[in-house]
Amino acid sequence: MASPDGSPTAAVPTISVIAKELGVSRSTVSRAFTRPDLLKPETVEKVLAKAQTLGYVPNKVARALSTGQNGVIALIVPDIANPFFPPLIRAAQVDADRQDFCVLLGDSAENPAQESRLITRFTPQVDGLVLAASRLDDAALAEHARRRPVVLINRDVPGMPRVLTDSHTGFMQAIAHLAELGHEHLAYVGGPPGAWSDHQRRRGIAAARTDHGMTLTTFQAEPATYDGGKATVEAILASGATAVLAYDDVVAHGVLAGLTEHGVRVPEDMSVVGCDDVFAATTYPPLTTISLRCAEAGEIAVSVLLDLVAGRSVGDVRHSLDSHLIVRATTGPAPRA
Amino acid sequence: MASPDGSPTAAVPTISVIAKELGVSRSTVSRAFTRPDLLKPETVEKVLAKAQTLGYVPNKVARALSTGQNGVIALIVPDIANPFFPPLIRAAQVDADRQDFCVLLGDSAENPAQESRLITRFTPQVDGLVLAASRLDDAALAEHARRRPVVLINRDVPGMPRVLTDSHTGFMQAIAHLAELGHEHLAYVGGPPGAWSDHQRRRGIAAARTDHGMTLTTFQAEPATYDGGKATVEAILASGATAVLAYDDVVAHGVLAGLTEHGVRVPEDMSVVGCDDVFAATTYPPLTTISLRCAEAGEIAVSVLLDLVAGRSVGDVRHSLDSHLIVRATTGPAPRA
DNA sequence: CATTGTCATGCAACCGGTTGCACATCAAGG
DNA sequence: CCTTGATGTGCAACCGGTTGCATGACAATG
Repeated sequence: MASPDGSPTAAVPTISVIAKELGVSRSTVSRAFTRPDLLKPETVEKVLAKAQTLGYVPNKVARALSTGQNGVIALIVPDIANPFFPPLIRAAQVDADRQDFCVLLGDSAENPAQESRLITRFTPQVDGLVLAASRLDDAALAEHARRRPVVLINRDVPGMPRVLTDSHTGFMQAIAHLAELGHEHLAYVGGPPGAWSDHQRRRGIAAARTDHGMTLTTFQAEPATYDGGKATVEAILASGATAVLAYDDVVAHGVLAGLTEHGVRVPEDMSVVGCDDVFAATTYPPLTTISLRCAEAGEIAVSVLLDLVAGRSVGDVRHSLDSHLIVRATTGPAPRA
Repeated sequence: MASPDGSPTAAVPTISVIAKELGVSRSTVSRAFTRPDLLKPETVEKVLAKAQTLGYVPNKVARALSTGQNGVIALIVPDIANPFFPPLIRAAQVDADRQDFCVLLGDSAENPAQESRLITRFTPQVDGLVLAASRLDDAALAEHARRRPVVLINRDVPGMPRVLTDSHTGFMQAIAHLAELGHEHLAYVGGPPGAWSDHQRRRGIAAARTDHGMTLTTFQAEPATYDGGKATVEAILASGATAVLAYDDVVAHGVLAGLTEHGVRVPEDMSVVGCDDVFAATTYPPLTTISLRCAEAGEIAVSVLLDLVAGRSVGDVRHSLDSHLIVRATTGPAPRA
């Protein structure tokens, strides 16, 4: 019974309780969970049934102490509230859960020092870590990876397992799409300077637009948010661009807002393409954007990590997830100049 | 030394090693870290020095097993990707971290069975739990709370500590705002049937609109998502309402999309009000919405929980966080009929 | 019928700490 | 000089599991 102040008084059941109730030894109960093949099937069933009714669940901490396996992994992201990450986090959690692992979540606030601190704090109590869009330098990453298996998301460090959401195909398609609509002058509104994803986008766009003989002007959303995107609009209009490629959907929405404030209609006067596809299903107007399989990235990263933890994996892992353009309502024919 | 494949192999020193090297008992070493006041100062110094040279660090897992203090709390939400939760999750994580606690994250997929499973699984390895928008019934919640301190968010169970983002004030303001604009017939597009937040909104709206002598028709977004919201539009138009109050911002965006598809202009022909204020800073068009202090809810829940864990808290905790209307671009004067 | 092997289970040690209690030492008080 | 109390350490049990080894029961084999 709970005491009036809500502090718990009921004990969490342990193997000892089950063992006593059933008149078997603790080892038997333990084995019912870890090595059921060693027991008579009916014994296993008996134990599991009892565990069920008592609400017993093996204590990972205790297990960790004797086996050295914690059954916990850490996931560290730069900003939980950035809409790119929640689907990734969810997928990671669900996938880990499926393999009986728990997820410790950390938010580094885009801050390398904070990220390093979290990793150090988590390391002793986890079997491995997934670092999404890490802001640490290669050396620091390698150092942390010496203590526990580490899988990177959207960070390409040779020799470390990594999963990349590759925007290249998507941007190629986007630029082809815009070329077809008659656009000749593009603008790219870039994101965080150091980020792998921004590098990758710049390179991809630069390469693709030359294929179509288009002009490209590059801007920087500072910071890479709604407001940052909005602030670039004046410069974009001055550049004469008729189509904007944004670092991500958040920046794209900022650009949309800025354009509207300036009386520029989308898509009649200006086309806008986002990246990530994180808002499509939840906001209006439907944004033409590049879909980046971010949930899948989380899932794969966890799979790779758990393979590593179990000693199953081999070789240099570099998963590249391709992307594709999704045309919705924010792109249209280039305006007649 | 790390083995060639990068897996960590270095042996970690333990109290036993230090004890043997120093010719003292393990208890003495332990006490040098936990209760140095019980030891002769020079003994403490000797132990710490040895620990230093050996690179010893107390094993948290082992400590957790004997003390029952894990330094970990669990946070379970119905859907990590629902934009209401990420700010809450982040705030919770940051606040926990500040007090040296880690956060285990769980996603119940809006499923009571899954939620119960996660709680049971987490319970042995955490010091307490925060359950956001729990889908469990009161009895099940009470049962779980018997094992570990539990703090609820947006679930009002007397006797259990709870933090509520109260939409009442916000909806009062919204309805007053709409009344002032000349609206006489409202529509409410409701959310998940069992949810506390939906109940609360229905009651608040029903009360407020009678104060202004307005008509109210209620609809149900099934499911409570963008698509669900969009699907209600036809019925809303048939009802003759000139203003829509939505369960949350996601549903509101769905309604916006549906209205546009039907050629209904916002706000000229129809006003729309969201709830949660999770998109305002990241999407366009700026939605008139009700701001619920969701990040604060996460922060407060963690504070209360950690107070409880430390035995600091007393009494019946019921934190109600008020809300307010933020007028942006989706509400306007009622159209002349 | 004795022997051997297999199977299911129990015993007890162990993982790395914490902690109640007992014990030894020593100085102060009677 | 004996008692008392304080002080500093050690012993051993405990947290909740896991696991190598031993044991007992029983069936198959010679």
